[in-house]
Amino acid sequence: MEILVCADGDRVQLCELAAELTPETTRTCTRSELPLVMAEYESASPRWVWADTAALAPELIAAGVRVTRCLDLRLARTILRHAAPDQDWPDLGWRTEPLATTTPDPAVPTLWDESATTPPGNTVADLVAERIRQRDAVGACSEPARMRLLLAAESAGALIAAEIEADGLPWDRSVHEALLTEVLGPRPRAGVRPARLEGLAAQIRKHLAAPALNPDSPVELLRSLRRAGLDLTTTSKWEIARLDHPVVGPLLEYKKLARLLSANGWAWLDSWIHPASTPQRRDRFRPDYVPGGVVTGRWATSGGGALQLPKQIRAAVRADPGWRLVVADAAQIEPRVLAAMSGDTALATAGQAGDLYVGLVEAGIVGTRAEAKVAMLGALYGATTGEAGLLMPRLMRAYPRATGVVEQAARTGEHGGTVRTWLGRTSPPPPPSWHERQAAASQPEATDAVERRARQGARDWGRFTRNFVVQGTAAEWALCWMGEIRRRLAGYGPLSERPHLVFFLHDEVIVHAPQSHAEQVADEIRASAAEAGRLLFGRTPVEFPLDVAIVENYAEAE
DNA sequence: CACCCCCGCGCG
DNA sequence: AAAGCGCGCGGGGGTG
Repeated sequence: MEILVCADGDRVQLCELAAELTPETTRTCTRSELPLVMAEYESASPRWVWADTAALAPELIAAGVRVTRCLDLRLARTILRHAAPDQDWPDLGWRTEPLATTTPDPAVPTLWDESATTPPGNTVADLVAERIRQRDAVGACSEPARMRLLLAAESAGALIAAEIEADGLPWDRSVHEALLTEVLGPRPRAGVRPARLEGLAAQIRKHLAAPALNPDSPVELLRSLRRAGLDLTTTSKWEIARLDHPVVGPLLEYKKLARLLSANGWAWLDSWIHPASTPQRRDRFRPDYVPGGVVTGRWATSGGGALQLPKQIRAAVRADPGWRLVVADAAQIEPRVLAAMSGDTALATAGQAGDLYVGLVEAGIVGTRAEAKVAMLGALYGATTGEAGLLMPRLMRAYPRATGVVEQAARTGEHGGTVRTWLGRTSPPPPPSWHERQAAASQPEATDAVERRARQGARDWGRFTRNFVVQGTAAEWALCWMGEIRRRLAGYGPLSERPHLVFFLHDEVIVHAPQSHAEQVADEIRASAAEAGRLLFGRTPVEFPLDVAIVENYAEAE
């Protein structure tokens, strides 16, 4: 059963859809009544169909309602529009941009007020029409069943993102603050450098004989470094690390600490760490995930930087007392996904050693694990030079099917074509400027420089499409993995004692679980990985092993 | 002051 | 200048 939810201001309409998507009974309630009304229906596990999970789920979750499944028409539309660009997709006025980082002040009028108060595509009839349009678009896909799985997984992801934001990642503020004070010195007044940074800045100025230098300014820093006789073109740390000069040590240290201060310092703590709801719990970091925010299907974030949480501060991620963090990451997910989608049994076999890179060494393809990794990443990213470029031919000889898939994707992209992930997410076409550049190169009067730029542009786009098929399919696997984890954990009793997802990082999850359930949860996560493989690829020799750690704080999981 | 781009670096 | 993909974020520095 599907139930459409159409929210317009304070009025909500619920409409059951029959098998052929014909609207049947419609029920109206207020927004505040919605969670209770939905809870009534939820025992029958309907599929809730709505325009935008992110707009509706937070208030449902706050009211204690966690639905089993939904279809997010906005996310589905984005995928289907690219899959079926020739179909008619009338403008519904739906946001395609990520949510704003901060809640806008309603007193301040904005350009979007008009569209925000009267969304044009948000009547029951609009939603029903869109649901039918999407069903037809799915039917026209070359692999409708895969597309249906993708839309279900994407929608489950939207629910998970909303739940993670509501539940939050348990955070120990005092651990974080102690770490900041230890390496930076005591918290200074706003706008003042912490003592340790100021000390390093003084050393840098002395070594470079530049008394007024602001080391935060790359322009000033580069000028001072060059004036000191150092041959540099940028101030990046890998270039500085090569120099032989007394300034190197303090400068690299300064950069590291300045980064910590600006990205995850006291200001970040103040704006992103929310106080505990009860004394028995820790504080919470509430990441603002944006499902489908990356073209490949990966999640993005909007504020908070959850996808860049540095290893340096992971000790501050601490389970509540009596609870544990079950940290799981998928080992070499991209090559494994490539093995599965290409049907490369030789690569699948290499992955059965546990560590796929070790498997490559044991198969005699390369000499060391490090070489295996460089070669494989080179194949996935399109390396042409350096060590990866040299190792590539061996990989292509050993795994022609797997490498053939990414090579073919690259050729398609170089010619301006689009490629698809395993479940059917389509890459964006190159922009008009790309075509203009190609066209310019085919003119008879085209100069060498014009031709070179066109060739460069073609190769660049080829590397993008090459990586798209693998990164995108890995993202699909991860969505299915998480969806399955969520489904299994839903049976673990009342919300307050239930293990729940608290973090996601492309190929890694953290589940916050009562200590007594941690081992069992680890098993559920492993079983979910295997299930994700089956959901996507059916029977496949490819294994999807995980590294799982049950820890008190995230840093222990390394 | 708001806005935008670049740089550099964090993550996978 | 990270050889080779995808991102977000903060600070500097320029522009209107």
